[in-house]
This record gives sequence, structure tokens and C-alpha cells, in this order.
Amino acid sequence: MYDDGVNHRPEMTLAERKRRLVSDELTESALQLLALRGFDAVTIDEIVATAGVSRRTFFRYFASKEDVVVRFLADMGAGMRADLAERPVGEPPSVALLHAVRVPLATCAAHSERALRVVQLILRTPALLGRFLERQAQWRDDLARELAHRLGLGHESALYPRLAAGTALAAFDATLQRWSDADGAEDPVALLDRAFAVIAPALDSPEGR
Amino acid sequence: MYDDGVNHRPEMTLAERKRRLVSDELTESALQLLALRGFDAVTIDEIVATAGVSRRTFFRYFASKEDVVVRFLADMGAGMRADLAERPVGEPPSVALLHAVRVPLATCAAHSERALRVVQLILRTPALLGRFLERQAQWRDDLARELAHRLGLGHESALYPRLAAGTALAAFDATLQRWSDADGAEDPVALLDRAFAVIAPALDSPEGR
DNA sequence: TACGCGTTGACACTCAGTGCCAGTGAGGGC
DNA sequence: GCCCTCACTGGCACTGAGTGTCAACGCGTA
Repeated sequence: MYDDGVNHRPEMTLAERKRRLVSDELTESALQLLALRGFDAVTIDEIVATAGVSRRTFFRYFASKEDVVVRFLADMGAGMRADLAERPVGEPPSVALLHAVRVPLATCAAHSERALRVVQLILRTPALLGRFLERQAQWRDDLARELAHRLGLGHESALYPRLAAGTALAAFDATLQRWSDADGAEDPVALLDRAFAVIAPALDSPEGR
Repeated sequence: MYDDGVNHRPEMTLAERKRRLVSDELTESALQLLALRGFDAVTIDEIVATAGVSRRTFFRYFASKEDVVVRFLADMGAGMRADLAERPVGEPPSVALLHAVRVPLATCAAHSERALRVVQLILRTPALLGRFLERQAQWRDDLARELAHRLGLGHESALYPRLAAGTALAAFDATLQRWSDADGAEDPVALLDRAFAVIAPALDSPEGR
């Protein structure tokens, strides 16, 4: 989770704060350049020159050029499974999933100045979109596993959990897309609620056993 | 669409047939090697050596190493929008979308010996999955546009068409995943029908205006 | 035969990403 | 104070993906 570099938690050791500093500097430089000139037109050498570290160090913090951008969004979804696990057991899947998916979106809305630019960059850059969806596939698997566990289904590859998780993320994506298209003029959480109003009957369908 | 290299349509010019031959040879060599040893362990130099062409020629046929594998599946979805457009106008979205999405899946089932290996390779290789989902995002946009057109919605970025298209593709993906997990033991078209039985109420929801 | 056109292979080049190693600085034990 | 460990760093060399360029080749046509 990006934290703007100003949040010096005293419980962090010096080494941890140094790492965070470098990571933030790299992220800042990268987003600046990439948003300005587009993903393909910027080389890693330029990013590290701006950040003032070596190229080798870049790859100690990020797995790839795409990773700098995608991490920003992807980290938001990391806790989805935990959020879903914390929902009360009696809650219907549509409500539990909505709350799980709502968290990262609310985080986006809270940091909209920066998050919006990142989302727009990702959505209009095929290479970034691919990496993002690759990450999202992991969220989907996590959600599906947790959902299967909640419903007491054997955790083998049943159809319903994957389908429900995929549907919830389709709502997430549609929301993100619309938020991006509207340049942030609409409230993403409200959009998500509307999307879930549509898909809820599917998520709670008795067909899903 | 892959055609096994034995289908020499007489109406093709010699040059076209030569191109097809090279493309098939490259695809064949690549799938062979990649399925055997994994995506990362095979270099393009090895692929072109097996196929008997130069490295430069490879990139005249495929945009990237991932492309050889992903094309195989991705080409199946190319006609989705056209298939959707051909459905009768009075048909509810759930039925029209089911038929559109069913076509590529039926093609998979028809060439299951080869298609299954490709799908399994894609689903368990993150880089390939990313590229595939990147392509699929284009299907989604195409379906959404066609759906908006069908429903007479202004083709601006309404929420429902994107959501419906994304949900239909979530069903497609869940089906593909289960088909892959079961090593082809289940009929993908039957699985897709079951998935659509679950999501149909969402696709036809009056909430979608 | 000669010309135009598309395909090919070879070469050089940029850039992403990795392995390796030596230097450095902070923190802890003596 | 001194030394030792350990994490981080930069530099370097290397592999592999992907691209631009050009000369050569083969086919169809005038």
C-alpha cells in the first residue's frame, strides 16, 4: 500500500524506513515519467536516473517495469481474501463479496488524485492491463477458495466459487473502467453498489448448490 | 484458427499457402517444445531451429513469444462480436451472450487433443495467462459495444454492457478452468450451460435498465 | 527477358531482466 | 574503542526478447 512517504511510523527500524524511502522514490519517479510520456517511451534507465539509484537496485524492489505501476493497485487486493473470511458466516455471498471487493475500491477513492492516474495508465496500456489481470486472477483464485470454504464445499475445483468470484471481479472491473472513463467524476463505491445490485441474484442463486 | 496444415484450400494463392505453411510449422514447433519443457525454459532460437526458419521470420508471424500460444485460443474469440450481432434482436441478453460465448468453447471441444494442452499451458503459466486475459479484455469491450448497440443504449460507457460482458466471460473462464482441471473429462459446453444457468438472472436483470 | 512485389535471412542494435562480486555502512558483541 | 555480521548497494557481464535495415531470392506479369 502506497503511503506517500511522509508517514514515518516510529516502530519501523531504520533499515525498514530506508527501504521504504527508496521504494517510494522509485514509485514516484516511475509514475511521474510513465504518466507523462507513456509506458513504452520510458526506459528503466531514465526512471533510476530520476530516482537516483542504480538499475540493479530497481530490480531488487520491483520484478519488472510493469510491476511498479501494477503493484500500486494490486496491493490493494491482497487482503481481499482476509476481508471475505471476516464476514459473518450467515451472510449471503453477494453481501460478503461486495464488502470484500469494496475495500480496495474505497482505498482508490480515498487516494483518488494518484490512484486515478494509475488506473487510467493501466487501462489504456495493454502490457500493464495484462499484468494487472494476471494479478487479479490470483485474487479470483483466493476469493474462490475462501468462498468454497465458507460454503463448506470440498475445496476441489467446483464451478460455483470460481464463477462467483469471477463475477464479483467483473463488477469490480466494470466499476474501475467507468470511474476511469469519467475521470473520477463518479463515486466508485456507489458504482460498485449498483453493479452488485445487478449481479446479486446470480451470486445468491440456488443453482450454485 | 489453426487448421492442422493439411487443409489446402485450392482458392488460396501460392504465397498465401506458403505463409500458412510457415505459420503452422512455427506453431507446431513452439507448442511441442513449450508443452514439453515449460514456457520459460524454451528460447525462440530453439523454436526457430526446430521449425527451420530464421529468428527474424518468427517475429514476422508472431508479435511475441507468448503470442504463438495465445493466438491459438485468442483467434477463437475474434468472431464473438459478430456471433452476438447475428442473434435475433428480441432474444434476452443471457441467451444471446451464451450463444456468442459458446462458439469458441465448442471449437475447443472439437479440437480437444490440442486445445486442452494449450489451455493447460496458458492457465498454469502466469505470463501466458496475462497475455490471454489482455486479449480477452478486447473481447469484453467488443461484446459490451455490441450489447449496448443491441439494447439501444447510447454507446458511451454505460455500466450494464461492460458488466454483462464481463460476467459472461467470467463464466467462460470458470468453464475453461474446470475443463482444464478435469483434464478434458467434462464437456465444456455442458459446463458453460450450467454456468449460464447461474448468471442468467443477472444478465437479464431489470436493474440493468 | 526484365520489372515489381512479397518473403526471407543476416546483422546490428536497444532494452529488460539476472547472476555475481566487491564495497559500504549500521548495529551488536567483546 | 574494535571487530564481526548482515543487509543493501553499484558495477559489470551476460542472456534473451524484440526491432530496423538491407541485400538476396523467387514468383507472377508485361
